Amino acid sequence: MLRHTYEGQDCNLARALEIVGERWTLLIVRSALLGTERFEGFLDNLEIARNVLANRLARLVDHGLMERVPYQERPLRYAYRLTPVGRDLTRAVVALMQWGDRNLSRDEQPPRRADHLGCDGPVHATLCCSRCGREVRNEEVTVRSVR
Amino acid sequence: MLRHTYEGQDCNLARALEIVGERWTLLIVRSALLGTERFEGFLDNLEIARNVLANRLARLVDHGLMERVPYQERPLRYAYRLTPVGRDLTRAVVALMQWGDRNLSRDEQPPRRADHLGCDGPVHATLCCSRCGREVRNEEVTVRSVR
DNA sequence: GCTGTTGGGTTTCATGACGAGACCGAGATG
DNA sequence: CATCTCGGTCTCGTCATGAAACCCAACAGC
Repeated sequence: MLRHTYEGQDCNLARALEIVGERWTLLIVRSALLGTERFEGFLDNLEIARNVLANRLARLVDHGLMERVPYQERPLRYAYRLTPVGRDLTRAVVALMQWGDRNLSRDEQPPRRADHLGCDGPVHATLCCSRCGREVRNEEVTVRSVR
Repeated sequence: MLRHTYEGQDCNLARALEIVGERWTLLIVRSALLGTERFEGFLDNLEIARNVLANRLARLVDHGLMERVPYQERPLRYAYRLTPVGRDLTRAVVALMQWGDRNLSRDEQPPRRADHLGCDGPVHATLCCSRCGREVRNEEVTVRSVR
């Protein structure tokens, strides 16, 4: 939980970051996108403290990005699965990951890729103009306040 | 500065988050995309503490996302401008902001929009398949480890 | 020449989130 | 009956954060 909220902002980036901007949260989402479902699973592939993981998962469930479903009774055990809201972060996660690929990578081959199911081609994050339908480069975009 | 790095991860999302995942950093980038350039400017439109802002700007400059350029001598004053590396975060910022628009917004009209310069249509973040060229929905994408 | 203001910071200090590691409890396994 | 697995909670030290005070150089006004 963040100490001070961004609530004065009237900005959905700020609101998004209140949930997803905490340390570890986006890595948990990425792990879930890769298929991890269980508490110990997340512990194994992120080097996160157990208490922090418990806290983040609870917050993700509270905000509706994940759901906690029993995957067995006796002993009762839970899996954490992304909801459609959580899965909707794919664009943002891929965009950020590929920014890292382009600008921070030490080696040529990025360690993780997003692929198109079926066609199996590599997927990349882009900006697209809803009017003219074209792919838009960074320099061709402005961010504006509407209000 | 984060206390514990994500370095065991071999993941460019993790590396990206070490720079851009700190509290405030992405909001500073958004503010810069909206045109803010000066220290007092960032102070005005984010409710951030001065020391934290100084720290974040220094880190952004260190990592090459922003540059500190004098905009006047006598008295010497500096502006902070996004470099191409910083501007390359546009995709990710827009993706996250629009995730917020879709999933967290209280009102219909999102407070900020990305627009296509020239054509002036609204821009949205998408995933695009490099092979078949089509726009890819969230459910049609898998993230995979290559190594 | 004194006072105040503007811009861009640094210093000081408290507080609370984070991280490590121990502990816990229910059921399975040997 | 002891031990292991899974999914947590508890305790405690430490460090990043946030608020506020302070600093300094260059003016501007009187």
